[in-house]
Amino acid sequence: MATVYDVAEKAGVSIATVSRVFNNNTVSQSAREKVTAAARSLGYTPNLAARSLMTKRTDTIGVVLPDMHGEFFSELVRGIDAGARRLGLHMLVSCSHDELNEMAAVLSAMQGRVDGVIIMSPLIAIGALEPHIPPPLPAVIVNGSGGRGLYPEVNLDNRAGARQMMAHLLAEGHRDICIVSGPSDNLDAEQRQLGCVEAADHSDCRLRTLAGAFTEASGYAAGVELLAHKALPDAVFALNDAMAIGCLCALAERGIAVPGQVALAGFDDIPLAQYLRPSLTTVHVPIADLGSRSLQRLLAILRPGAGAATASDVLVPELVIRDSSRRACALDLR
Amino acid sequence: MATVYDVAEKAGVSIATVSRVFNNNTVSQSAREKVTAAARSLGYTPNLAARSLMTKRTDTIGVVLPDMHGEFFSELVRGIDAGARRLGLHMLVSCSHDELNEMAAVLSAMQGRVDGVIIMSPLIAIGALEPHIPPPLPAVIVNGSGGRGLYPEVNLDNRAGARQMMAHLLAEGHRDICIVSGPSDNLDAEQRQLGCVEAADHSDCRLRTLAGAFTEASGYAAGVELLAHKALPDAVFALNDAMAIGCLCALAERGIAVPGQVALAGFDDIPLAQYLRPSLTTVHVPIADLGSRSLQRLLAILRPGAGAATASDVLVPELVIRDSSRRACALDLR
DNA sequence: ATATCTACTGTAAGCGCTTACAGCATACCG
DNA sequence: CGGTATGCTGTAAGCGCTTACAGTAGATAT
Repeated sequence: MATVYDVAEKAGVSIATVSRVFNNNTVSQSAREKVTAAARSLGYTPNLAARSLMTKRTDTIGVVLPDMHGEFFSELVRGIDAGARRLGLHMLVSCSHDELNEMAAVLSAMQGRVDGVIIMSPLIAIGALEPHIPPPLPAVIVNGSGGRGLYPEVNLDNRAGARQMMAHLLAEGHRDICIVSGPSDNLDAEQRQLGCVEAADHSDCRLRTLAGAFTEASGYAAGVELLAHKALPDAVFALNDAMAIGCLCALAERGIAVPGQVALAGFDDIPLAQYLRPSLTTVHVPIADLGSRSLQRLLAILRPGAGAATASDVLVPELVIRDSSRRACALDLR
Repeated sequence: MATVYDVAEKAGVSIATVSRVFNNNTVSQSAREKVTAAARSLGYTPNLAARSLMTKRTDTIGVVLPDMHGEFFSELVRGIDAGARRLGLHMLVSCSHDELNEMAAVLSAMQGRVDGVIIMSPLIAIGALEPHIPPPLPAVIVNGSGGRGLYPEVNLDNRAGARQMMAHLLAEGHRDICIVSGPSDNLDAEQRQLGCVEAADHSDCRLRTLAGAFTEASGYAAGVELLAHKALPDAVFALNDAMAIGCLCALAERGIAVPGQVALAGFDDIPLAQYLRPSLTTVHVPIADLGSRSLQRLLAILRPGAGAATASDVLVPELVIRDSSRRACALDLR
């Protein structure tokens, strides 16, 4: 590989001039031309390790994710990537870490490779994680509440989303509602459930809970269990779309009409929610926004004064009403 | 940040000894203990930029992906990540590159940050891309055929998958089959279509084609168009699951029974394919395997002799027969 | 006793780059 | 015309690390 020395020699200038050309510093037009020509002919690319040894910057940000299937992960990364590329930043991604020790290991391995990290941790309470974030490493927590305020957070208001959905179901006249919960240690699931309970407490509604795990299979199982009971609820609110789909499948297999006999709702608004039969009422989560927002937040730390900090760190999801929750009479007319 | 000098001083040894401790070289037990103690108390972490300046390694691999929604992306990355972590490698990910110039830019920006790259390029013919891969950069192409053999490739046998599905549909007695194609410039789509045509040519089957774009919406549109025709086909084979779902939605809205009046099949076997009503017959694509296989392949270049090269670079997808394609009489009995 | 080997350790030379500093024109001021 | 600001360039130091090489000390062989 060619170095500054090679380019300098070929261009008939000093290495400082070569460096300046590649860092947009003040260089005469003629020198700039000679250097770029020499660099091109030698196939020169600056050695980034050497550069960051000097500059202490890597122009790379780390993204630490839990082990995640499905679209959530891709969307989030897309949201981050879009912003990162515009700013000339790279993205070091690590996933598969539901566990505190693994997370700590990943974080310390990222140390020195990245200028900052975005950490998503729906399973691990941030309070427990914070001590494992190497102190000099700027970090932003996304979608994981419960920190001690040491790091900026970007959160989704899961609770508000769940309350909205409950309000909708109640407005539709449902008074016996069954929620299919998420994994017990998942913070999103916890918040969503909390929102449900809050909404139910302020109403004359009966709320039951069936255990779920955010997977299609667990939603299916919940649906089966539901049918084993004597009385069907008026509505089923699965705390994510994957479970709603599994549940819908179980109900359909047993010939239960949705929303005719039971209304159904999900959470997340995955792209195909609208293509289910019946189309799925759900709560829209702006995942990519969550990603880009957290990047903005991180940037505010890395390059102070560069861009105005965003107004809010809490994204409020939006209720999306489709067929699966409509009253029986309102449907089936087409 | 502490350096080797600080640690060396505190431990009462030379910097060489400190370095050796962190590189698992031959050091006496007592020296090792002194160094680790000093390092811990100073919070020392080796500076990776300096290290790679010496070693010429970054212990990072690049992953260049097209802009992709949905699960495909996450699965692939998961497949790569799993292997990478085990080997202590990091993953620099870049997505959103449907365009040749962008791809070239990303590739050259990765130069020096990674030891090698895995490139996925279903849109851009590899032949066109190859000249843009910086020569010293080891690369593996995944799921993009048409290279000149300059780089190892890991491919999915889309054609065989499509042929299998056609054989199945023919065996079920369907003779008027409509395929919903993918984007015209997508290589996967092209291969799948080719497989269909091949299979049809060897049979007495009538094959029609409707244009699609690998999205739910385009599948829906195709379904609507289908219904505008006088005669429904016996079967619809959407070249990916997302379109199959959209199509199913359109058919269901118009009261067409699937598989009663029309059989339906997809391609990809996304996780929820089995939870649709009817469950979707499709072709299973081992996406994570595609990822881990390509990593193995890259490693065979980076660390010659470390692990045996894998036997094959072509993964054959597997037919998954579910309800959506069964003959009418075989269904609806539960 | 000297010679040879082994096991460890230290010295010092870079890896390729950025940048403070100084130098040297040229242009401008009074 | 001397003095000074201005614009560009070169020299050289050093970022934090790995590693070739040489050196030391003890163990074993002759």
